[in-house]
Amino acid sequence: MIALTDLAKIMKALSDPTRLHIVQMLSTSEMCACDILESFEISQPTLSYHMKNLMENQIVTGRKEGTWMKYAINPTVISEIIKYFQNIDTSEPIDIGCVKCGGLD
Amino acid sequence: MIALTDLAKIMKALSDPTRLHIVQMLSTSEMCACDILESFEISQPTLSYHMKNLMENQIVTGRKEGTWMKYAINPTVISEIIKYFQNIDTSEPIDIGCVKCGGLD
DNA sequence: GTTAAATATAGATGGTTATCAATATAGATA
DNA sequence: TATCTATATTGATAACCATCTATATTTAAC
Repeated sequence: MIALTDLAKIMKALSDPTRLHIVQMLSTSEMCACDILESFEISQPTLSYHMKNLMENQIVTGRKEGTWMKYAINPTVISEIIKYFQNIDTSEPIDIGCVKCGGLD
Repeated sequence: MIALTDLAKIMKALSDPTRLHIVQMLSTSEMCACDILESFEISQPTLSYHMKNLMENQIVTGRKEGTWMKYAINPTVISEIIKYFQNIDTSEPIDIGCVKCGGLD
């Protein structure tokens, strides 16, 4: 199971609307930076900053092809996210009680 | 399907390690603020700030019971998160091409 | 080797966030 | 009513983040 601190970093990476949108775009195909850039109203350095962030958090992979940078989703991380939340979703409630205010009631 | 901007806000709420930990704790049972507080090295106002954030983003629900505040997970949001990432995970790659740099490879 | 194109890095900046101490509010009980 | 307990709000602050412009790097083509 992925560590909580790692997942928090991944969540932070995905908390920016631009980055989340990029991930969604990459879910259907590998894309080069120049094509991604055209979908947004941001500068080239800003996109580069976002892609670096996504790569540092293992959310996307990048490979150089000539002068182009081709980005793709890392499906492993997406699976880890799904697994983590499935685990939360299926956790059976346990009445662990409360020192001061009693159990679940 | 949940809107991208809404999901980004939820991701942001879950990007803080403390809040993510709280969500994990709540996955097994409803808890009062005082009990949650004991698990962390943060002040009471800071916890209150985090719980407000989680509630505003529909990630947890809160109900007052006397002076205590009892928090619980909102399973609907967790399901939405899972659904969103499952959709990304299962997206079939399509060669949409690239104006400047050609197809997928 | 110069030039052009794609991407990355550096530096600056306004906005946001997590945190705390201090205080306020609300509810229970003596 | 006075007081204690649990939680919320306020105000301040240091750290972080997304963005830009300007510049550097890398690669291909001429």
